[in-house]
Amino acid sequence: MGRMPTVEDVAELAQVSRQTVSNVINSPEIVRESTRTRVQEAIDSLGYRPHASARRLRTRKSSTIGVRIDPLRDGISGAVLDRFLHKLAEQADSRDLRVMIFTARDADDELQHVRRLRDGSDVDAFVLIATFHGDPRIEWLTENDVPFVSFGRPWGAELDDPRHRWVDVDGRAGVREATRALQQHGARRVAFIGWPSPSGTGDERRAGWGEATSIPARDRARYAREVEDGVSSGTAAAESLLALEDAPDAIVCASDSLALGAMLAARAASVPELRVVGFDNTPVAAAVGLSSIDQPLDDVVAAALTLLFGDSGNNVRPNPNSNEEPTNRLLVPRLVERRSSHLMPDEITGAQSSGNH
Amino acid sequence: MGRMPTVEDVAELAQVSRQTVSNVINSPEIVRESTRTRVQEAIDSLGYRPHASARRLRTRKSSTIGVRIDPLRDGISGAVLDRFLHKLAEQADSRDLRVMIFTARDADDELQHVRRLRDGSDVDAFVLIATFHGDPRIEWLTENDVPFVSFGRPWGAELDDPRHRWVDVDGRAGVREATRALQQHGARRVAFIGWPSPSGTGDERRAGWGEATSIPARDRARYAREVEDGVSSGTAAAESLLALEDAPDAIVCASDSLALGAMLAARAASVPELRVVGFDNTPVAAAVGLSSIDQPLDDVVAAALTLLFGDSGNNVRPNPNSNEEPTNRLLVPRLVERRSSHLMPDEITGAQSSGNH
DNA sequence: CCGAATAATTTGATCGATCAAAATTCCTGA
DNA sequence: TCAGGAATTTTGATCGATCAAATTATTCGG
Repeated sequence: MGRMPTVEDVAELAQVSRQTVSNVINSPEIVRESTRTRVQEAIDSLGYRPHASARRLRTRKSSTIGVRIDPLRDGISGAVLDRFLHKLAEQADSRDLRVMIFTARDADDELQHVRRLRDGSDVDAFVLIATFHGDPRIEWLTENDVPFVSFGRPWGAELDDPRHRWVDVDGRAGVREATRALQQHGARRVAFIGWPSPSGTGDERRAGWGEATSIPARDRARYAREVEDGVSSGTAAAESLLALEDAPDAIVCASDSLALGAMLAARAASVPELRVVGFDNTPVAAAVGLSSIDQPLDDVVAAALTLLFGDSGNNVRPNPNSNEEPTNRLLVPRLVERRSSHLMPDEITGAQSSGNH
Repeated sequence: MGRMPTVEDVAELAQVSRQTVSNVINSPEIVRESTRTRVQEAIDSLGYRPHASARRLRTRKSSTIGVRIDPLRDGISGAVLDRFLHKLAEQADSRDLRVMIFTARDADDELQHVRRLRDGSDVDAFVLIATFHGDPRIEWLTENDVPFVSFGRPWGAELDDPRHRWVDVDGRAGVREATRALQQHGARRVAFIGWPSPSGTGDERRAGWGEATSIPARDRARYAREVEDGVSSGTAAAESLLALEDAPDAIVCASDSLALGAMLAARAASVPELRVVGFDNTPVAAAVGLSSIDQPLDDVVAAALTLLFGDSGNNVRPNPNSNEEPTNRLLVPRLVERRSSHLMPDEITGAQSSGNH
């Protein structure tokens, strides 16, 4: 494999100077049309491609974003982050941004990596996924002026701190909508299975249920369960709900894992008419016909990139941003209805099983 | 945030030349000890970090590997690639390699990206995941001398072509072991649910079952099903197997999705004693107590990196490699046993439910 | 048809590191 | 004590691009 052509080679072939070649690539509008096409032809004929590192060295920007992918991935729900990552790679590409991944054992380790990648000018900005209560990363990153955006609110901290750009999905609204939908479909007692408090995300989802369920406030505790995420804990929780005197006829869950568990419990207990709704709309949910609350990941990613880089391009916007625009976005999820949230008759009559929002 | 320190700054502080600083970092053994510590102290005190792009420009290597993450991720099994990706990032890090991800619509689009990333010296080598029959990427990459390693055999092509480095897991051996284990646990008729032929991976897995099942050859077709991957098709296939006159008492599946479907079918049909084994040992399998064949991803990744970069370091080994060492590795998976593959009595007597291989 | 203003192109310097080779220092043994 | 060779350190050039400023070409009004 011979040497790759450089600007110099292109310049020579097109009978112009290196800078003009560079201009054709970076600011075509300032080059005369006739020259531009000539240079472009030279570029094409040589198969020239700018050397990424040379460019990054000179421009002092890597046009690369870093993302930590963590090992945990408990249960099915990791799939959301997975989809997020995919969308991120996709949309980054259209802005000519690269995505670099790395792993870390914990938040501190993650910060080590962040520092290394940033100091080495390997990446310009970071995307944090899954923020949590008292997340040390957020403080460190803001203090150290590392550009970043998080998918997840700053739980427990100032929501509108302009130095922290974040995007999140309004789980409360999602669960509220799901609960109402179930009730409109005829459910009389909608229960909830979620995670132990305190859990920012989990508490919000439960709050959404509390706002919409028709169960009187004083009885709500009896109809809510707090368990670790997972299929088997979902099953256990659902069993205990089904054992209640006035058993619920529908359950909204904080995750598809829990919901899948609940479905299994319903089948095992021969209560197929129990309606279940999950959260995250994972592939598994689609596969088993589980209704689920879908996070608009396309929008989440688009918003995240916009907060970091503006409407287009790949220059990191200075932080704090101009006090005009908000530095965060809260997006609304939508319920995807499938068999699991409908009455059996629906299924029998062959009603469509998805998307009729 | 002030300007980052450079070799020059460190050199000045340590009273040496830039090159010595560079040597301390890249070839410490050639620097006198006293000088080395002095320089190291300067590095530490300034928090110096070599500028990645400058280094890449000079050394003409990016120390970066590219991986395509694809959008499909049908069913649960995407989780394997997910874990693979995670391990890859982890082990790459210990060799001081970076991992860059990108997406593509199809194989051709993927090659476009590959070309762009390679020509721009963005990445040195690629990792291909999920090879398939007549995979156009393999030919293109070898023809164009792009260093790569694939997780997956060159289905339908020369296995020992030294220009193609690959790692794969012997699914046939895995399914064979699982089938035998089921029979040792007392199963009399072990059936199989897999994917439609031709599917390299799927056909191998089915062959493993064929080699081990005690069902006579002439009856085997009746006890095997070929369906698209997915929970619901697993359920359907299992139902049809359970409807057989001499219904199987155990089923080995080509994926956890199918296996999960089979478990659901068993519960629905009130045949809880049906033993099921899946493939990939996904988190879902662990969650629902499904026995599954586990791919040794740590070893897969280690082997892949070794094939590309040798035992250590991050210099791409020239291809074809010296005719001494093999350019591929076939690894053996192992069965992780959980409740789903045991007789009910086991469960009742409280036997441990996992890992007692 | 000329000179000012504008457009287009080119030149020289630079980003931050490493390579290759030269220069210096340090040892060793006669 | 000193030559010769090894060990250590320094110097000059370079990787491939873009920035900033200088130069040349073009356009336009009077």
